[in-house]
Amino acid sequence: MKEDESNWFSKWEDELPLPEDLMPLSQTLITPDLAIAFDIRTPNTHQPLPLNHQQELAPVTISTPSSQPNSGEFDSPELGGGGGDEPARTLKRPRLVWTPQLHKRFVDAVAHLGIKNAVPKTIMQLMSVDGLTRENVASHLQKYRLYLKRMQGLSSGGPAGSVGDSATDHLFASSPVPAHFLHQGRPNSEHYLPYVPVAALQQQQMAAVAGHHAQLQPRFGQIGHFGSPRNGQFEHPFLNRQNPQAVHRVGTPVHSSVPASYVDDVDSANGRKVLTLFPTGDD
DNA sequence: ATAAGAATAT
DNA sequence: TATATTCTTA
Repeated sequence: MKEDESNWFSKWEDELPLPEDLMPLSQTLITPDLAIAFDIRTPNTHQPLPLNHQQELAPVTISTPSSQPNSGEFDSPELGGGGGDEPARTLKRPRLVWTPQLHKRFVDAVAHLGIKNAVPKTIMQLMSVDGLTRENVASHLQKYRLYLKRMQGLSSGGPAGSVGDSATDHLFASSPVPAHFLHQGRPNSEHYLPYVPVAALQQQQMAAVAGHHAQLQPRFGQIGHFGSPRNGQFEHPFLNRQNPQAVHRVGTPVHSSVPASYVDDVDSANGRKVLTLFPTGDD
């Protein structure tokens, strides 16, 4: 039915990008060294709040969190005795922590794209999460597929709630798994339209999935231009360290109950920083 | 050359 | 463990 088409789209909007849900995904973890290397100065000028409604100021600033009291200096990882390493190279980004919210976006994106088109790049684009890389998505997708597979084998229909799920599956269980996921990729039915994600354009070209154009609404514009796109990856978020540019608190003081979101944490094993998107919206 | 996917590493 | 990185292949 024709209506169907219009409908899916409406639903799509309604479900996927809830402003309230996705606002806070901003993460900003730039490597200090990188910033210096690129001579990035106060990149704070971005206000990616595409939301149409009021937003709440995203705490977006996750940067070095608590670690702060550095007298205005980034923490330069000095290797103790190790040797000098040129910081501008070999920079590793903090590990991404998949929160239920983030995972939800992931699932929504996959669900709406359809298994066929649900590939890392596309998913990443639909998710529109700042700082999220294709690799991040690919890794998560791999794991998610295993989860789906495992589930198919056990019971065909009882998602969360079935025994046997390792604690690890909890994250996945926190989000409803669309029915079609469990089915088999039957490349025959073209039910799910591959809607084309308008241009997000982060830096690469957007592979066209199909020839449809839809007016997307959630879109952040970020990432302006950074260094040189070597053939690897280089998307970095903004950084906001360096100048105490106060974050404009847009009027919503929020309750002070939350002690600063913990966005960064350190892995107990290695001391790696982990980036965490915050859970602002709740499921 | 780019990206997906599986394998492997941390 | 979860996520990253590497490797192989499409």
